[in-house]
Amino acid sequence: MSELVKSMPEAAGTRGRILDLAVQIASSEGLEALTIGRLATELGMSKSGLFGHFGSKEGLQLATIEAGAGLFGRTVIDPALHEPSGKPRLRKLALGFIDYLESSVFSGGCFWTSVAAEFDNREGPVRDRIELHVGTWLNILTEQAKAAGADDPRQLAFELFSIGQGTNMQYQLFRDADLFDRARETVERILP
Amino acid sequence: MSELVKSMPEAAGTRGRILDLAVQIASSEGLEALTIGRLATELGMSKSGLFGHFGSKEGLQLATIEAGAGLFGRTVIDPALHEPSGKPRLRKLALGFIDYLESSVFSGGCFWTSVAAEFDNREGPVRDRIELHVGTWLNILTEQAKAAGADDPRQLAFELFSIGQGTNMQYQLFRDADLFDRARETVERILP
DNA sequence: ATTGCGAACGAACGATCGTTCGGTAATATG
DNA sequence: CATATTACCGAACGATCGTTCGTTCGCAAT
Repeated sequence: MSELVKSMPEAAGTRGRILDLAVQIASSEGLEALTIGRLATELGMSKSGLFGHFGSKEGLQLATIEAGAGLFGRTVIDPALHEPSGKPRLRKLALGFIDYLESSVFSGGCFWTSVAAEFDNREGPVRDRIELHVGTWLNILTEQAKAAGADDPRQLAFELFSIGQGTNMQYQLFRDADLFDRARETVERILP
Repeated sequence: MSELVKSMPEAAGTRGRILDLAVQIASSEGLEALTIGRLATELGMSKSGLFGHFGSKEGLQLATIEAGAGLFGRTVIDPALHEPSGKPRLRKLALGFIDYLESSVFSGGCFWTSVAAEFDNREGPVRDRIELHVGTWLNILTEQAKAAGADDPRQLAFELFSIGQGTNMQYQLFRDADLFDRARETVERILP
């Protein structure tokens, strides 16, 4: 791992504690396995007390997505903003993503992979938020690929994005730590 | 799409009809959304009648995975076996996978992506079967990369696998058909 | 001191989950 | 013809789901 990443969870308060757990469950078992009763039990509180913080199951799912987006942003994107725009920042984004997978910020691997696979064929606000956040990640990659002078920025972003997805799926299934170095090798090779 | 792919579903019989639907639901909403009551309703039969074919929910999930594996094999792997081992077969495998995504053999995109994301952090026979089938796919890619004379066959397989995963996730979320050509472009570039 | 409010609780609801059971009709086997 | 097997059904089960309700507690403002 190229650098120690501080991944502070959610802010304080009961709601924050709920979402810290929710985000881990969602990443490893999905947003439907994220049950109100289960959350309440594991946190030692009542279903109705927990429910009140979100108003509905969908409200809980949306809040979990925003919490996941916050943690992803603080872990992967924010550190890259300290690098100058262009190739250094793009490199930091791509390698930071691999570090994010390797350091298991989410116990279930990439948060977005889990929730997107579950909701990409449904409709409604949950799917919309997922699309927006993943779209933002992809847009940042594309912008920085452009700033880095890539011939086809969108193509480069596509490939960097894909390396991340492939690494995540293979690691989650096979637990082969060599994958992270393979991923870094590919990233270094395709950077402009 | 480089070729018309015949993707004959399951064999005849009630069990086959069940699994044809099960496989589509699993690919687009996951193996837990694959409910016995829902399947029975959509197929116009009773829960208990349907249940009898599989003995348990886990039995249904395992049967669905085998049915998905069969369809994947017939769609992606079998056609490539007509190409000579080495680069031609590897190329056919990689491009065939992209065709498989583009032609929506599974309504929810790549069958393995969906079920792996859902179960890769659990334990038990369902997870084991998924790992085995995806591992087989990866091994075939690695063997053919070796036969094609790649410097690092495992690395090439890793990259081809990743392109497929990235294409699937981006297409499922953004429905941008350009992605398939981007994927083919990358495949042609990294083949040895 | 009183009021108001947010947080949390326990109990209950209707719905759905996976599963079991007993029965019926059709088919195959002897 | 008798028998066993298979395919399917309807009814019911306990558990869990998301959700609603009324209540209680503690704290802050008036």
